[in-house]
Amino acid sequence: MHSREDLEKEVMVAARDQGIGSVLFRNALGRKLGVNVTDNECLSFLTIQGVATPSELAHYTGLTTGSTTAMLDRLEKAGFIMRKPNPKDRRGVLIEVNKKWMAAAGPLVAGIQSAHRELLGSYSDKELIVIADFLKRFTYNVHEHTKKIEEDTPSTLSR
Amino acid sequence: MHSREDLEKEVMVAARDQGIGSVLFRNALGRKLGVNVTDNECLSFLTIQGVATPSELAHYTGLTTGSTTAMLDRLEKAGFIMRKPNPKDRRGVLIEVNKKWMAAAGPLVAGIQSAHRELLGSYSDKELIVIADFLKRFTYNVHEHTKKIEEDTPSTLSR
DNA sequence: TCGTATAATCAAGTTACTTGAAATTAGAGA
DNA sequence: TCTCTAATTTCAAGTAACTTGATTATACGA
Repeated sequence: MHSREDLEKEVMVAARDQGIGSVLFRNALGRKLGVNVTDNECLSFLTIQGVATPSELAHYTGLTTGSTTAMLDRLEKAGFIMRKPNPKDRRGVLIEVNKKWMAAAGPLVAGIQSAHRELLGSYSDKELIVIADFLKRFTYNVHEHTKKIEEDTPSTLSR
Repeated sequence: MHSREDLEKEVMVAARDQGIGSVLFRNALGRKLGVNVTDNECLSFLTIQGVATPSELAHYTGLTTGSTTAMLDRLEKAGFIMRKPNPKDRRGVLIEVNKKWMAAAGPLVAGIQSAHRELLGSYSDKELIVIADFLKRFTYNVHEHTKKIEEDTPSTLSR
């Protein structure tokens, strides 16, 4: 019923839809919790990573370091994050998410997390290995080509 | 070597890393092409979807419809998108990406696309079916819980 | 220890965003 | 058909967030 070509396309489309869905989910979460898109992306990154430096957050959010300072001021004032001294570099700080954010976001992500766990439970070990392998290699491609874009000389696109 | 628990966790981590990687890739692309984060997310969505209404773009980007109008004005002025009348609804318009954007972004995404195609080529039909199935069911979860968050009564989180 | 690079912050100016209202059309019900 | 309400987009005024360039402090290589 499915040609090889269709099958490959199906995976590509499914991967893209997944990306779109994730953005929509995070936006819904941010709206619900009353944080703007940028702050929400930052908090979502921190929730996954645990801690990060302002530089890393600037890179992830696509902001300049100046805007990142302002964003962290906002989030700190709101009680969602904490600045801690970086023991490895006295110039910098480490950012941590506070319990206030976890307590607010936790209940909203609990449902999807358990749904994902249930989904994973429906696969055999062998299948999970294939899935993990695919995701890792896919992500590797993304990283490699991100580096390539960042390294290449600036584009000449005129606006 | 791997417990079942480890295996499931590995997939979850891989899925999250993939999401983070995608954001970083899109940001790199936007920086390179000189468009801000919001405009870039919008263009990336349009590139995938082909066409969309301003309302859909507002929802995807997390903007109000007012900001979306301003964003579309920017992108139209820059020559990246086009407003077309919506034949199905004379109140609204349809947004399309112009060749100018495709020509600018195309070369930067060509590499990753062929890398992804090569990656898919390394899997058997059976494996691709598992991967596609996983991605679809994962995305289904995301959609369902996005709806749930949007439907629930507003949060009482005070800032 | 000198010079350069990196991390974060700050202040001034600019850009993008929100809010609330207006214009236009859709769609449902009398 | 004719209202009435809802939906889609736009607009103008005010606010919030972002960029740029400079500053402070520390790291790190020569």
